[in-house]
Amino acid sequence: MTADPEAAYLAEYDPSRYERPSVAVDVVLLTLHEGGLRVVLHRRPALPAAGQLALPGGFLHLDETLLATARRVLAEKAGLTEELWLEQLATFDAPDRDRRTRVLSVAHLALVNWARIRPALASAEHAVVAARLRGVDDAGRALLTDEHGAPLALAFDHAEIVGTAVTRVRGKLDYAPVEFQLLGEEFTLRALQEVHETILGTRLNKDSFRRRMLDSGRLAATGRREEGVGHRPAELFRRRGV
Amino acid sequence: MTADPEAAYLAEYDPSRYERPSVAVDVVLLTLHEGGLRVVLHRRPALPAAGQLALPGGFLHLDETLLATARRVLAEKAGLTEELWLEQLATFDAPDRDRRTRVLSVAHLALVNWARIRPALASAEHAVVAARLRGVDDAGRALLTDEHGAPLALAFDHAEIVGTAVTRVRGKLDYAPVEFQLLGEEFTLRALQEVHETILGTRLNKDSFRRRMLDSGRLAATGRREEGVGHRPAELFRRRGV
DNA sequence: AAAATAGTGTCTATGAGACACTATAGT
DNA sequence: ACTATAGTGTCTCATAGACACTATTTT
Repeated sequence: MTADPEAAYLAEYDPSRYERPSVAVDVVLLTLHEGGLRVVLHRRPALPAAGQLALPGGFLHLDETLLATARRVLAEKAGLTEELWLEQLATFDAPDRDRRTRVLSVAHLALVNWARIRPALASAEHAVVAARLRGVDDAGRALLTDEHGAPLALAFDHAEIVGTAVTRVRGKLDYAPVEFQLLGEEFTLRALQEVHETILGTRLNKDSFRRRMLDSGRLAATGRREEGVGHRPAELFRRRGV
Repeated sequence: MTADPEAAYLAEYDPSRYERPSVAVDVVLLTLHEGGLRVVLHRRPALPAAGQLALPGGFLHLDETLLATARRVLAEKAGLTEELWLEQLATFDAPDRDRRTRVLSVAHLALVNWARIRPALASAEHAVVAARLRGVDDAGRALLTDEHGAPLALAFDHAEIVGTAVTRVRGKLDYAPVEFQLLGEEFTLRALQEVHETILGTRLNKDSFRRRMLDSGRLAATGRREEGVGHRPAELFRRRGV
């Protein structure tokens, strides 16, 4: 036995005396496909909200970090076992956001090159779709459509979570090199510009974009060029310094 | 009875079947005093970590939003009942960050003018201090000292939380008008510049700072001037719009 | 050769830093 | 009158947009 009051207190501490919320992790996985931003969703196979589209998500286990939960739900709900770039986004806490009980969601943001996840998405066992992201409305909710432009509704407050993710990515673009997560190893300056334009939803000036990127020191020229493009081929670049 | 499977599922849902973490809210309240950035701390009166300095914090109640919890802990732990500017910062989840049990902390950031909280801090019943913020180390932890420059240690992972808060405020400065929370209703351009310099920890160019601020449209001239300053008095401005 | 995009060079507009100069308070 | 800071005007430099022009590939 010890006379340390801190140790004695810890030994007697009973967390069940206090009310605790459930804590979930939802992942907004963004990618680029056919010139547009996409978000990976799955159709919920079970209650609650069965049959509705939702973000891959699941409850935190007590021996897991939030990032580990995020990686686990991507594997379980979307079949994605790739090592993806992931960061915490925000915690959503509206008391009525889940009808079961009080559930906080610590939303995470992930970015990935389409080619890296296409095989996993194609295997239909998880009923996963990559919905088109059409923008963010005045209330901060994402506007999503299917392949034909028909609006898609999301379960829970997931449209709000996706909206927050899009806003975050746009803001990060000019101080963090997030765009490289969406590209392959090698890319042309035009492809890099198209990534920026797609994320921002605006057109950028070609000349100053070239200068900014080349002057930034974040690009390393490979000396090789793209092939088979019907016009003068552009030089291929890699991200410099990981 | 209803045949709706969703309603039946919800009626039978038992959250206690799943393990849940405790969820706390910690508030990083920053202010400016004597030319330096300060963070409001209190000395913990009870176990765990009794006697150590910590952020005002407390457990989320299930009928509360996170912001409501943040306001409540500021009142309970620091005696601050003022209506403060508050926003969510990030959720801290290291499994060993609290020795009692798994505790997630949804940290919040608050900014306030020193004059608004000085009276509450002066009433010593909450053992509250405004520690000097000396910067952020390479690991992202805040460096704090007392009035005499002696380093202060914080309980739990609170130095990391404060470090994250400082980094966030610095980043917000050039796209959100956070600096006005730290000033009184009326202020001179010099005072505004000193707020920016204190937050950023750097010196700014006077001429271009003036131009930037006046051109930004965020300032409204009052036509009045400061008084009793021993030199030409500067014009007083207010924040425009809101 | 035509079409299409890559890539270079240069002019211009804008914003930041530097600095000189004038203005106005207290002492 | 002196000191200290407010505030204005202007020059220079760096960066972004605009545009003309050359280069290199496929068809």
